[in-house]
Amino acid sequence: MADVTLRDVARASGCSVATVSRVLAGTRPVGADTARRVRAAAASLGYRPNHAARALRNRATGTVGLVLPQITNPFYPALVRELTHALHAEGRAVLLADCDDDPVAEAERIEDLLGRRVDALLVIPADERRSRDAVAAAAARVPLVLLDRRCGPGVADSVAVDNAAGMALVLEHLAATGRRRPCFVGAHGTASAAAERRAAYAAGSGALDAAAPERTALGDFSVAWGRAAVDALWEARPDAVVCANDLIAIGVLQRLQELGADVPGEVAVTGFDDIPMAGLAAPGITTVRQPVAELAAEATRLLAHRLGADGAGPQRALRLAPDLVVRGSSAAPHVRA
Amino acid sequence: MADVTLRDVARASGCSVATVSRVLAGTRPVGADTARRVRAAAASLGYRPNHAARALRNRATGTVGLVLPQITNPFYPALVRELTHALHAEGRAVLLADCDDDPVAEAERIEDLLGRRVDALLVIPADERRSRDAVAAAAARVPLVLLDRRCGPGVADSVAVDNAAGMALVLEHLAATGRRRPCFVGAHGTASAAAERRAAYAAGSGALDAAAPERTALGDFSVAWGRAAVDALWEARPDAVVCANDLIAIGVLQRLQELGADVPGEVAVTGFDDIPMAGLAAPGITTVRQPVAELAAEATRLLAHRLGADGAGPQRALRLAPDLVVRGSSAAPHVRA
DNA sequence: CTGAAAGCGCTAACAG
DNA sequence: CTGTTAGCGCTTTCAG
Repeated sequence: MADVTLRDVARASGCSVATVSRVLAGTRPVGADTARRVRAAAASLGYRPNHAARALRNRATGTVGLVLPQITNPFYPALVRELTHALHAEGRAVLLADCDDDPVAEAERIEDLLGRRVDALLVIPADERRSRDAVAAAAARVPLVLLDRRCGPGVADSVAVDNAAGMALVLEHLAATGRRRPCFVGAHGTASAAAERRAAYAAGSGALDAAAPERTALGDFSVAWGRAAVDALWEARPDAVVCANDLIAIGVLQRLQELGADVPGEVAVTGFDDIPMAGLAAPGITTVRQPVAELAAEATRLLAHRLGADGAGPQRALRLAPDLVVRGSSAAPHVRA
Repeated sequence: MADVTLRDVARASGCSVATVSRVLAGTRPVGADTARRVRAAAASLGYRPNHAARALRNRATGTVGLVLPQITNPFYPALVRELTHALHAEGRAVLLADCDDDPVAEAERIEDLLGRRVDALLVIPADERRSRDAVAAAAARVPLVLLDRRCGPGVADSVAVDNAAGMALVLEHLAATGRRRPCFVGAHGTASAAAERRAAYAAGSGALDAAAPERTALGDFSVAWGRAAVDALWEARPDAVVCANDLIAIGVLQRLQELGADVPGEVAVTGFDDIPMAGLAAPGITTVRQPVAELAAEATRLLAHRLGADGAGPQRALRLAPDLVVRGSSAAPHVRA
């Protein structure tokens, strides 16, 4: 089943390859009658354009690379879904690269994608600092948008959730439902999710209780750390545990329940991201829902802009406001009592 | 920053493009001295081969398409991770397509990938029946391996977990820990996960209790169904609820706990797949762990074989045996009593 | 409006 | 061992 080429279609429709190309690409006006003949011939032969040839000629592959730290991070599948859908809708294909949280592997994957002539790159950097060089080098060669995380200022366009706004929503909600002794279980590091959420808690929790900003424990973004943090913080008897992400919150909730604490009667627990597990815990975990579809839409819009004719312009850093999803883990204490 | 081509390297190293090509591709013997000069020139100019040109010439893009129903299905991220790693290790790139569980979208994505001249396709079909035509058509054009699910006999090579073996492990474990009144919460449909697990329960549970095969409720693979099923089955007071996947098991566990049942003291709960949430439930859910890394390795091996020189041979259907992961949800009753 | 022809960057005969 | 040459399939001047 030899592939059908433009020449075959040209022969079958009795005109030149140039004409066929013009008809099929709609590049230039073509006689209505010729056009019909060409289309008929193409259809009957089952012609399919060869993207490789097109890419060579046009210097554009219609492909974007999506580089992410770990597809198994439960927050990413939803993002990947929205991104691929948005890009497919524009006729682009997505080359996926998982880096296993390793900046070295990340640099290799980015190199490979550039070699494959992706038109643009969407990157969720693995590490705030160690991803920087590879990302900056790539951004010098193709349009690049940073997603979810950044890697230092001035590297590339970026789109992410407004972590401060999200944390503020949590604190407001806790205040409104009568909590007065919050504590925070966060993560070390300078990545935006860690640093910004930490800072927002520090800035906002003082309104509930002057000592609240100090009731903070830092570890990593894991269930195990959430469990461990409870053992450090519970003796201070907080009435709310604000967690930097949902995995931590799941660990916190589990450990509190093991210790016999009443959630939410005695203590509320909140997360961040709204991964699927957050809704499945019992009670469901109140959390900050990232606007995943919008993040994806904005990222692709930014890319499309950079790929367009007037793609110049200053670097952009976009922050999208999240929503609060209230579930059982933070139900007002008196409702339950 | 004009791209550096073979010609530039040839000029810089004082030899022909053919020679440069041979050095860089290692296709044919080349003088050691020339080779060194070429490599030096390539490095200093920052030469990067143009994959599009190569693809056009070689009629191979070094790319495989990965088509899956829903990346947000919690079992797939781990599989995608292993697949991309395995393929990257062979120097291939992965074009990802998410179909949103829609066979029509799936057919479109497959068409697009074929147009982009993927060398091969890895497909997790969305629907046993309605995916069949598109998959069969694609399989006629490029090597194609079906993963996790099949879509009718004789369509293409396939790799999947041995569902019957997994279910047998569960039943053996329940028998060994003294359970005698199991019931089954499964899913309708003819997809392998649904049908084979259902059949294996029907075949194996009779050994525990002659009436066991009849204590079966069928819905879909969701948490909501798991919850609903409990309301239908609990009055029969089974001492074990065997679920067709982990999502169902999570729903079952939640609902049982809400009804005040003691898990595992009074009733055991088991799942299938070992998605991350299974380990995070409280108690952890005993489940059948799919050999994800091996599934990915076998699938890529099969593809590599088909892409190789001697890629002919009969169609292959490979079944991999899973492991049982015992967690708290099925701890022996007397241990707890 | 249409055709002829020149490549995009690379590889593989085919000669030397 | 190395250079010359002819395309892979497509788009795009440039003529007509």
